[in-house]
Amino acid sequence: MVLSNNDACVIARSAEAKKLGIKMGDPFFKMRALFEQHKIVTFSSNYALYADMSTRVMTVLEEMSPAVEIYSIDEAFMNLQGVSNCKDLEEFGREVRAKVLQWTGLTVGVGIAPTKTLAKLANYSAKKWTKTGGVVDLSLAGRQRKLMALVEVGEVWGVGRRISKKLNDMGIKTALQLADTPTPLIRKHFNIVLERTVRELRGEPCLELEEFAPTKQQIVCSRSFGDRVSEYDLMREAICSHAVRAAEKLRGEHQYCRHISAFIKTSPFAVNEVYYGKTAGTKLQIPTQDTRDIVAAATKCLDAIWQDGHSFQKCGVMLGDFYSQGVAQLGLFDEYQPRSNSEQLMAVLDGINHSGKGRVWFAGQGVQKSWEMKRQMLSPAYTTRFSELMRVKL
DNA sequence: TCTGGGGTCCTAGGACCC
DNA sequence: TCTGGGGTCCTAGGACCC
Repeated sequence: MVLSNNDACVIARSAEAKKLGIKMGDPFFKMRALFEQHKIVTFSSNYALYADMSTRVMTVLEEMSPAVEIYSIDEAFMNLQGVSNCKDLEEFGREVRAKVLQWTGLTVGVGIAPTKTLAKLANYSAKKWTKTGGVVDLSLAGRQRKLMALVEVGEVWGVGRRISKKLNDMGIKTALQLADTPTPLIRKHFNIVLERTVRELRGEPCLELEEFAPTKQQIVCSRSFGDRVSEYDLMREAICSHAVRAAEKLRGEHQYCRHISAFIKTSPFAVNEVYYGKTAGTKLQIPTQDTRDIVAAATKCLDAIWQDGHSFQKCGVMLGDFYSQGVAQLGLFDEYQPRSNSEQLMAVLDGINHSGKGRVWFAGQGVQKSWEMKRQMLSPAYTTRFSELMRVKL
């Protein structure tokens, strides 16, 4: 099993763990006994490893199809237009699976269909029914309907807990029933998003393949603390560190931001204390990508919401209102002194930090970082750190 | 003792513009 | 006595995704 950050919740389970009734999102501490009893092996999240393996898998997919949309760290959509002229699609699916397995050692499921929503459904069934061999082709309408009749409506992509409940109350229990619901009725009780889902289930494409990731609208850096934080100085270090990371991400996107906010919160689960959670935001005169501006704004926001006497569980920094250049229309009477060499300084900073030879940081980030998250069962960075390469004995 | 992190889209309502 | 028509932008809240 794999745990979320801070070794807090279950986020990935093997088939054996699922059989024991362990659910996605279950808090780890509540189940220690069960874990020990069944000798379940657990790992802290290791995103450096997952991201690297993800890139390898995506590279294989990109080699096999002219257009690939990387949808998440472990999912992608491939455009198979034209492939069906050359070969059977199910056979193609098996080739994808075999090549990914051979080149990365990872097992993937393949779902094939005329729309993204149906392809997700095909993928779901490829995973659920092992006798499919991990590949399901839903090109034919007859097969689509046969499968949809077996699938609960809540399994459909875009149908979450709330909508699922509302649909059930209306008597719509299966994916097929949803597909057969007239769109005006859907529009009356829901919105355009669900209407698209319904149309997609009928085989009418409403969602395009997004080959190139659109530019971000928001950047969030936040973490729960390993131990609760009640001192201002520690909180300031954490806010400062998140601000620094957020600024790095912003420059990675080649963007400038005007809106910066910070939030702090106590645990929503603590029973014997009053919940305290607040956000403060600020808008700069000129868009920036300079860590110094972002740190200054974030700490100013923190000062506006800080309160002594709480045991804080989490904090974060958010960036928004992006521009592709660091310019904006000033007011006629605004006085503004631009920083000189800001871009160059940030480029040097990022250059050093990406070089692998060392890091420079801002004093405000602190040194001890006693507030950092827990990762007590971390797997080695097998593929991204020489000292942790896997050793094989011959 | 202990409950993740990072995103998107849509809608409604209010403020404001000409 | 009577008070239009057509827009934009912003924000908050609700839903969803992995």
